[in-house]
Amino acid sequence: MAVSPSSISSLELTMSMPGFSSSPSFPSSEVCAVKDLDINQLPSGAGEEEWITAGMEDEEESTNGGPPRKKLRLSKEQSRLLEESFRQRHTLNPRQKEALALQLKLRPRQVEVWFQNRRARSKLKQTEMECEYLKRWFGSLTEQNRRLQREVEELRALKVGPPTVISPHSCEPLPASTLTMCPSCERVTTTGSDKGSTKTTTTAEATPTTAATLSSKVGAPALQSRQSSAAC
DNA sequence: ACTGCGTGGCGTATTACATCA
DNA sequence: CGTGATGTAATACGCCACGCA
Repeated sequence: MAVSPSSISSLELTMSMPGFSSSPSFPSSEVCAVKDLDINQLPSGAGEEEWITAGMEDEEESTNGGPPRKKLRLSKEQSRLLEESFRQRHTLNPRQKEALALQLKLRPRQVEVWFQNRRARSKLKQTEMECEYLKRWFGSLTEQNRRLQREVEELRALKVGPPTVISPHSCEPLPASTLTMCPSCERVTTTGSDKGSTKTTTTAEATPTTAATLSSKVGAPALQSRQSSAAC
């Protein structure tokens, strides 16, 4: 079960900046007026039903200091517009923020907070997906490791009665069946008793998709260098 | 050119509240 | 109806970049 990296990056929303055409130009005085609104003050024109008081009937300063914390539930339309805006860009410049706030009948601060939280959620989701992906990778590698271990055991079991084989390098006698591993490419090479026959297994060959996916996804420098030295 | 300061934006952790099973 | 889990708006705080004197 290979998870392609695209499935993760697909979470990344496009960051193209087509320009915020809907942003009107504000007179500076108007912008200031919006900016100076109190965070917990009801924006003019906002639907009263969208504001929920936190069980404190007193909307003014509470006795323990600080105003009662109200929590706004964004309407579906507001959420939809914010999401749409977030798809276009993950951050807003002040003008875009103002425009969006005006459009949504929210305070700029609320729009800003929404984008902050949205970015955080997005990142969290991506992290979770990556975590899931790495878990699967780990499972796949574990399974692969198990298989290779079994293979090694099997090959070791084949090692019966060692007739002498002359090493081509050192010209010295070698056991007929030996397992060697190339340090650079980690190919496991067995020289069996049937002279000249070799069996080679590489991790990359075992699960090509996984290896390719991993190296591209996680960077996996070790894997990449391993594959590049496949000429060995 | 360097430095200190104020400001604004952002990321992150946390809190507080609403909603639902 | 009370309660715990979950989602999310809002807050707090620290860091960084930038402009300015």
